[in-house]
Amino acid sequence: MKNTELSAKYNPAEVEDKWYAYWLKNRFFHSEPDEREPYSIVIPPPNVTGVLHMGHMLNNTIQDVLVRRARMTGKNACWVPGTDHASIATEAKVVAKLKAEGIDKSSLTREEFLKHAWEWKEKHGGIILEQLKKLGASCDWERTKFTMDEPLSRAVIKTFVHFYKKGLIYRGVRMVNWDPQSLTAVSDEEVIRKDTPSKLYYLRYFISENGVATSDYIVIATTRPETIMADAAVCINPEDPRYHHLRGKKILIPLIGREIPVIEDDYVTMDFGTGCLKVTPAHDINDYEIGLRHRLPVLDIIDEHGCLNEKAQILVGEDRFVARKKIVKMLEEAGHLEKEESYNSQVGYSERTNAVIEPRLSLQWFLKMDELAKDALERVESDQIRLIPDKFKNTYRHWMENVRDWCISRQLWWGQQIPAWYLPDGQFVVECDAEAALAAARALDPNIQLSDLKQDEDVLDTWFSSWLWPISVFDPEKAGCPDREPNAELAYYFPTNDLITAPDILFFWVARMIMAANEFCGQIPFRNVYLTGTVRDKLGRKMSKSLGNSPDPIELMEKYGADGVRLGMLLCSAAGNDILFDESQVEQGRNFCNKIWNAYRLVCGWTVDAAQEQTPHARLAVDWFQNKLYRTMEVVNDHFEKFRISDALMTLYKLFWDDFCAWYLEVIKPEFGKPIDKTTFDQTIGFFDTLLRLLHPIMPFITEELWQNLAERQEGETIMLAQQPQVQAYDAALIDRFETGTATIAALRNVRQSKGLSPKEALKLVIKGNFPEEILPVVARMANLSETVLVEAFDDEAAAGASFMVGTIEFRVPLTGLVNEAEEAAKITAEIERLEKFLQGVRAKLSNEKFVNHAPEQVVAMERKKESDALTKLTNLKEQLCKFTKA
RNA sequence: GGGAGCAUAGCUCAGUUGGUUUAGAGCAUCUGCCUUACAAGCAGAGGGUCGGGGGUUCGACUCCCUCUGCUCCCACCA
Repeated sequence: MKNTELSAKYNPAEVEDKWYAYWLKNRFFHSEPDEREPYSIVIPPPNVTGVLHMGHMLNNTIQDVLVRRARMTGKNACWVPGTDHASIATEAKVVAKLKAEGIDKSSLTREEFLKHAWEWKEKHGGIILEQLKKLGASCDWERTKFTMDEPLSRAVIKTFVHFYKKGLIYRGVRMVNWDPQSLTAVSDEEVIRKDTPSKLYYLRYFISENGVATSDYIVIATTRPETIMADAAVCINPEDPRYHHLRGKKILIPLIGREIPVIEDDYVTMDFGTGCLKVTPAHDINDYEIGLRHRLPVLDIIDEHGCLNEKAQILVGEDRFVARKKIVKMLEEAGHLEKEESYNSQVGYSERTNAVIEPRLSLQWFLKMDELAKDALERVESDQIRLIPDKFKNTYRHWMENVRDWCISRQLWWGQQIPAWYLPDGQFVVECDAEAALAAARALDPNIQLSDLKQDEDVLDTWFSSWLWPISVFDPEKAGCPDREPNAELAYYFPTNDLITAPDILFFWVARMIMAANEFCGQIPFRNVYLTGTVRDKLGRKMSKSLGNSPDPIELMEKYGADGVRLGMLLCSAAGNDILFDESQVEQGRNFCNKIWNAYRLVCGWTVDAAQEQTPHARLAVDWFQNKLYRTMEVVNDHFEKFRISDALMTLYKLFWDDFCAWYLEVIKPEFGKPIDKTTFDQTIGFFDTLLRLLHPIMPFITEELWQNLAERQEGETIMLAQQPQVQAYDAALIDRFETGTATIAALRNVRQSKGLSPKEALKLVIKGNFPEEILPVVARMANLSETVLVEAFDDEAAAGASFMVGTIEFRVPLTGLVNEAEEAAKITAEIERLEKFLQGVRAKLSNEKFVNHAPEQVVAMERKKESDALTKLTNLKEQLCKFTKA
């Protein structure tokens, strides 16, 4: 063995970069289609300009564990990495950066702006991918994709054209969610509703008589007084007797005195507010719909920035929130404000900019969703795609059954520009490129020239490109072309196996990928969707920049090592459960690395004596551990199959720490300075090798480091490609017998501790009952026994000693003078009481005819065994008690 | 307002079609140990009656109802 001068602590910094570079150099992460079974994962592409946060850490650690494990089970594993262009977020960053340099976006042409954007992308893009390498992510970097790579962008355009020609994409004026900060429409899913304290203003609207205000008025409650200038009507419920006198009347809008009609619609709730609603079709989705029903004019008084425009007549140019304050004052002064009260309303905020969303009428592109959603629902309902945990099926179903058309146009420049070309007369054509558009346009007007055509200014929603991701990373030509044959890559890797993502993009992304795969491949895009929880701090708060409660993953890895951090992330992360992250978990991960490191230090420090015979206790330990290993591997496999990754991890943690280190190594460990026999040594190295392979998917760096040192390795060898050990038949009875031994040892240690006996003082052990004799050498060695005796009945000396039981086996440690009889008697009495109560319960069951008749045989037999065991124990205890009380 | 989910030891969680002698684990805690692999460690110990109530059953942490508390999702009541 090398490395005899190893430090007592594992130093991750020394090994991580070395092995990552080695893996890269040897292209171990790279995959090409071959005859093996494929295993593929596509990364949820992070924002190209993003930086790594704890959510990424969790998500990518899980992906790496799955990919590495697949690679070690003979599969051709491929993890495709990449980034997302994230149009709103990135454009906002570029705009802000330009602004800081004194450049206003509006002063730039589209081309100039995009040049800046690409420069920004080149500079900041991919930082996050470099950070993933620190984590050990075994992505096939040669396949790295970006959603705005030329072929992927082309796929997006083709997809648009495909759906347009199929009649699923349409253009229309609709009420959309307008983000006045990023100056674009956003989809319904990008609006976050938040409970926001606001005010309900009660305004007097005077009734008009030939355009002149009378002294009669009605009171209308509104949260948005700044929109009264856009009112088109006042609406009452037709069933509401309080307002019947208003039928057919006209009302005057306060301050501006415009006359509007009173209309009736049962949309109005009689018992909310005053039962009287002002209808503002341009600025509220419901009012818009009422307006449609009653053919009301639409008067839009708010511009794209959220400021009042000249149509408002008053407060022109004021921001909507400033205008609200000012108009309340004006209304009050003019005697129109009856009262105001506090009110909590659900206000929509932009997911990206957190600006208050303004419902706004505008011309946008939409994709019809009904049919797409129906098929996508079926794929999940029929379990072709499994959601893990499956509670998300309900959420998914609910969304798919209530889906609305998807607003896919965005008033931005960073993204795929909509392939619609307008003719001078306002007609338009939709084609993949300008040339095709010209040809199509000429069919409408033969005289048209290319220069007459003007392409739509808008780009497509980012999710309109991400939904193609699992297809287009392999075969961009296939996206948008349902009839085309898949290329070799897509045919091999698709459908992908597992998708690891967060539940908050289940609809944004997961559902839509299912739709796209359905449309273009007639298939599912992945079989399992593992939904991780949100990473929160110890107090359960979401990690966020503004709270400053998110640790920097890079610093964390520098402090504890990548393996330690990976372990810390996985320790408490059942699927779908939020994880309450605490640095102490990472500490635990680091400590485990250290434990493995030190186990290696112990083993590699041994000298081997080929002539030496294997001791009986070592042979027993080897037999036991071999069987234990197989049994544990079976459990671990089961956990992995069920995606119970933290359970798999904990099972391996205990296997290594408790079974291997605390028991196995302690049993076989030669005395200090003495050699070990070759048989035991070789078997131990074999176990270590197996354990490292089992642990490698979870902790890749330390396992590679130690595996490389465990034996002579050739350049190009790696634990990454070593195979996972295979489960073999094991002897459960042998494991039980050995563990009767370990329980006995633990009980003896307890005796020593409670009696204040040094471990150095050898003891005698007297055993009565069915003890597995073969295990005695292990017990004798580990508990420092001078003598072990199996008896039919205890003699007086033994009877007066310290006592304990393992199962129904009785033990005595003769300890003249050290046993406090009163204490011992009290202990025994307590145990007798407990057992008698227990026996009573068992007997109550057994004497219940219904139980005996209804319960399965095994259960009854179990109860009878409980009864007889309890009786045996009671007899023994009472006998023992007698001796104490006699003496 | 509608829907879903959760509530088990101080903390984070298991508990797989109701039945395995005293409901498990990790961490934390307490006690004793610097024993030449590891104090980022070793050995041992204590700790819950499974949110409250009711029901079904021979038998309930597990199934049903109800109450309480929390979380998430969806939603156009001004």
